[in-house]
Amino acid sequence: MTVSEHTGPGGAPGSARGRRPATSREEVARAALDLFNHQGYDETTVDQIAAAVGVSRRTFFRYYDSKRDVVWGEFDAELVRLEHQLGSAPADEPMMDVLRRAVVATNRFGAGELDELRIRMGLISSVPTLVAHSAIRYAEWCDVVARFVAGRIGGDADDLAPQTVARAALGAAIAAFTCWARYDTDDLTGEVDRALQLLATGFDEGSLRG
Amino acid sequence: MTVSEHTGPGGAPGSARGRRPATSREEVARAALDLFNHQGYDETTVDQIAAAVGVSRRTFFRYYDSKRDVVWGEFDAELVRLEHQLGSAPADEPMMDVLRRAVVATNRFGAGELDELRIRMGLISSVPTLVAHSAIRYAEWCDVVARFVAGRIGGDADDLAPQTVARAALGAAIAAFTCWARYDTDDLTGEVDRALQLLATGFDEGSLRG
DNA sequence: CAATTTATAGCACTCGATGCCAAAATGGAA
DNA sequence: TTCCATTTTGGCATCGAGTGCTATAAATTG
Repeated sequence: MTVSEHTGPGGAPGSARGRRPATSREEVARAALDLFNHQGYDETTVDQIAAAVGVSRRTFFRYYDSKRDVVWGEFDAELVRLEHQLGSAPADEPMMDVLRRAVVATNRFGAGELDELRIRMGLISSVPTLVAHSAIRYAEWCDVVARFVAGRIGGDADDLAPQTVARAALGAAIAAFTCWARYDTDDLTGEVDRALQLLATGFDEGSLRG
Repeated sequence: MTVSEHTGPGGAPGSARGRRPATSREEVARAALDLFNHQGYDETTVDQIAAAVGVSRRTFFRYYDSKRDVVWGEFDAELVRLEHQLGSAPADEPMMDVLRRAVVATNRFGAGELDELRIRMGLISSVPTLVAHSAIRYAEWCDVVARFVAGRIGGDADDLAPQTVARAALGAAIAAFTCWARYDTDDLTGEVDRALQLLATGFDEGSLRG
């Protein structure tokens, strides 16, 4: 009675040829986040993560390009969702409304995911190494928004106006996430919505005080 | 006829005791930027920079904490200027006007500095390692703005509103800088002013197209 | 059992960064 | 001049992240 079928830690029962993966991205992420959370990010070495999962150091780097990337999970997938949300909006809906709805929609998480998300965001917004690396990932997010804005107002995505809107929107979203991760408010989408609402008002002091 | 007086590459003729510094932050920065510009940032090792200035690798790290920091020059001084600009504005001037004026004012550079500044900004906005590190330095900038906003509208600098305004303003400023560094417009302050003007209008589509 | 495919382990190496200590260079005092 | 305090430098040893290369283990197919 052979196990077979390659349903190793990876899961996907697809092509079942060759040696089975010894672990999976998810398992590595769990072990790593656990270590980060208990003994700190900088104090955790890649060797420790690898050992915790039971693979070699070299194998860790086949699952994630860098130690930093572990914290970001499946961020790429979220970018795709954002791009789709922005692209499928009615053309007559105001640009900033579309943007706000899309950002809010892509940041709806189930109650089960929130705890881990808070750990991730806490790390991203507090550990210097990760704060730094966040700029790389957020730049991809910015590109998506800038292309959308350029499509709306005309011109190139690299022009001043689309870049300004995209980077400002990013700033608002990060502010919302950071505040949410730090305080105990459970309402992440609410924070995101508020931040982008403020942005769309041009930060008039009446709205800000309200 | 001894030289004495310690007017080594450092300049400051202050306390003239102990061994003279072999170089200065400015000299190191010049040599490093030159290498970065000609053979690329990642392709330049710290050993090469040190050798170009004629000091040991270990000494380089006494002038700059990291290879990345070289590109940022005297950024700390600019933060002080920004804080002062924001603090010394009349209390009845609208918040976003103060912010825009202050950011524009702290980014006025003489014609002689623009070439080097463009190299610096080009590197910061294009080399992944430096894009990443920029988040660290920009976070300090954000703190200054957030404290100013909190002072205006009340509440804590870590609250959602001040954080949102600060990070959005940062985004606008970065957009202006990046566009300026990439194109050949000589009008840096103009770009910054435009970006922050857009921000204050809430990105209404009329202004964006204009 | 052999061939093929896939994943892993391990080694060597580069590079940034840090801690530690000895040595060089300078001014001032005995 | 000689010795001392001070400051900076140089070199070494070390750590940790990340990469390229190669051999090997495990699995399916024929």
